[in-house]
Amino acid sequence: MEQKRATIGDVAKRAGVSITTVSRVLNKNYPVKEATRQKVEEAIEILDFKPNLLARGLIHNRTQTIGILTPSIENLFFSEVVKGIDSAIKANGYTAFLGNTEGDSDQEKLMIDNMKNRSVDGIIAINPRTNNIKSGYYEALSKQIPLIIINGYNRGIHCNYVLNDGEVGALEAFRYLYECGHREIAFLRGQVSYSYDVKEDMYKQFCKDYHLTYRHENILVVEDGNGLETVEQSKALVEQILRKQSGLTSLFACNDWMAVGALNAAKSLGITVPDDFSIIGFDNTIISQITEPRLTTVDQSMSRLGQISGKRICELIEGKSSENKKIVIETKLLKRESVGQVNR
Amino acid sequence: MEQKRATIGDVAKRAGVSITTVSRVLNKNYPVKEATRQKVEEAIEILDFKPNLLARGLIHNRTQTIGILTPSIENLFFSEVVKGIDSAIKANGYTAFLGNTEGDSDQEKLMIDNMKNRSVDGIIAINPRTNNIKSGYYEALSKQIPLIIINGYNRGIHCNYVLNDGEVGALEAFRYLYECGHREIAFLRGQVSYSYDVKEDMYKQFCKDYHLTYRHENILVVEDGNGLETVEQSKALVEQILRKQSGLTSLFACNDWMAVGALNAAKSLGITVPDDFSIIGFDNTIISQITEPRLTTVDQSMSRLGQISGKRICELIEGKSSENKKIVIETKLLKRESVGQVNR
DNA sequence: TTGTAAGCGTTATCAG
DNA sequence: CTGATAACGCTTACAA
Repeated sequence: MEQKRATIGDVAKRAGVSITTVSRVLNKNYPVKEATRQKVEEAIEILDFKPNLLARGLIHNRTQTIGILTPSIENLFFSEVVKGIDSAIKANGYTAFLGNTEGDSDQEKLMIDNMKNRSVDGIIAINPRTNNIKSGYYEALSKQIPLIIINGYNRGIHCNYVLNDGEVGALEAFRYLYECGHREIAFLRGQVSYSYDVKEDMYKQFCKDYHLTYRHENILVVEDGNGLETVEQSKALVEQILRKQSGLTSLFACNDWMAVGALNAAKSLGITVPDDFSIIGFDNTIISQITEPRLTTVDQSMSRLGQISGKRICELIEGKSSENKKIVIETKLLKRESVGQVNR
Repeated sequence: MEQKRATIGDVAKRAGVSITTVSRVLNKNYPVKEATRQKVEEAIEILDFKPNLLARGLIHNRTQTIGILTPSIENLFFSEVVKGIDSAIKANGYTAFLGNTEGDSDQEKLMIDNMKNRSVDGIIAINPRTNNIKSGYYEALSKQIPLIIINGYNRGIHCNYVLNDGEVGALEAFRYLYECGHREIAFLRGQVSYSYDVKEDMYKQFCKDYHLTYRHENILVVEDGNGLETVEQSKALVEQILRKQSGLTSLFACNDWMAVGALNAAKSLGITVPDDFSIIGFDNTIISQITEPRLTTVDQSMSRLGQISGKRICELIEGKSSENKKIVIETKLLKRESVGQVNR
């Protein structure tokens, strides 16, 4: 195998010039006589020469490479974000290294080390573990290498953040339920993530502001919020509460998977959505559009989230921007069919 | 920013030994006196030294890196495969480069060039364009670098293939419909992909073997089989045919998205699935489990597909295997609720 | 306009 | 057991 690639030296020999000259026609950074350029380009063509990016990277300490960390790529939410990042950085000539962390904070650090050792030019961490943010790990990291945190945030920790306005999005959702007459709203979340915390805070706030009694038993927590099991787990939890809590008229889910689980729970109990029970999701992943009834949900425009992050990391790398920024992207409530008026 | 990383030279200086010695304790490939090892390790610790993988790669021409090409990462099918690959190669110490090709055959080549320039040790192409296979492009590539093609195949083209037994899977599905009494079966596919072709061939074969009249108008082709629009397009096509073709009792879809589109079409026309119309999908992506009714579909165990490919590419790289192989993974028909008996 | 030589951070070869 | 030194493929002063 491996009939080895031509090097710049081979080209130089073939064209009868020095290595330097070849480098110059390659990079177009110094004048070269038209005739020699022709010769060199010919040789490049014939030998099918392509510069070795490793060697270049070694010199410049720039690899045109960006590391992306995700808790689980097989989750629609994350993969759409990754897609957005990829398209944005590709436009700037970068290629992505991918790392699945399984939502484990140690793996997260390990993968980051790995990326640093590979001399990536920047790192984007999607939904990183909050403890790594709080501990200052990311803040320290961001002093070594351009870094962006997507959907994670901690006040007082200085980093570059790009996130959805989960607070506003959630609040809008709660208000909408309220307007539809709902007064008993369950809250369904995953165990650990900044984004869940934010929404739960808003939920409490909302209860207070709207003079609703906050009931601890209305907070439902699924173990894993991103894996494929989320739907099943959510279904089980919601079935359970629907059986005993007869006063409940609606539910807010922190993501669409959970909402689907809730939907299925209602179905299996013969409860009609939205007539007897209302459900609101979050994320506007494609599944929210294909359920029956289609889910009312909050659009996060994941791919835009990714694109903005991708663009921003390139700016950071190229030094076009230096201070830390917190970019908040607006969400939008999409009213579809899973929420209805309370009938009294 | 960029307070620069310690190099092996810094470690050597600090430990008072030569660079060579440091390299030796790093790689444990030559004996080093216990005392010196201690000194060196101490220095490594203090300086937080991590070897530069670029430099290593330059020497060994091995980067512990694998390039993955996918038509679109935000598609559940592909992202599950990627996940499988990632977990398998990670176990062998490799990291993944990711490239989205948008299903475009030129982009595919471009991305592959990019990966080669980055000295990846191997390449895995998921659902690559058939024309690139047929043209011999991939066969030539596989002589230069370890390569695996997932879900693509061309008889006479020598490459390493890993694929699902779409033929058997599809046949099993057709037979099942037949057993349930269906005699008028529509076939829904995407425009261009090896996997669609295989299934359509089986469909024709099936019609012949079971003495069903093959009707050209029963072949439905959506433009894009993998994008987010697939569901909508499928819905439109199926609505159309259901309106005019009253004899139709069932439909086979080449993937679950298309099946969902079909499901929605039936719903919008007030046709009950499976009582009045049966639908069968393919892939067993998570959505097939959350539709109502749940989709009868063919399980491809995507993540296993990825894992096997990941393992195999590592073998190829490490020279444990050399000849080309075609690994075929069995599929399994999952009977759920979207297919029913024909009522006469 | 072109070439020589040093250097990026490692590992491998060859002496000691 | 240890240390110079060349080499990997490329870029970039510095010279010519």
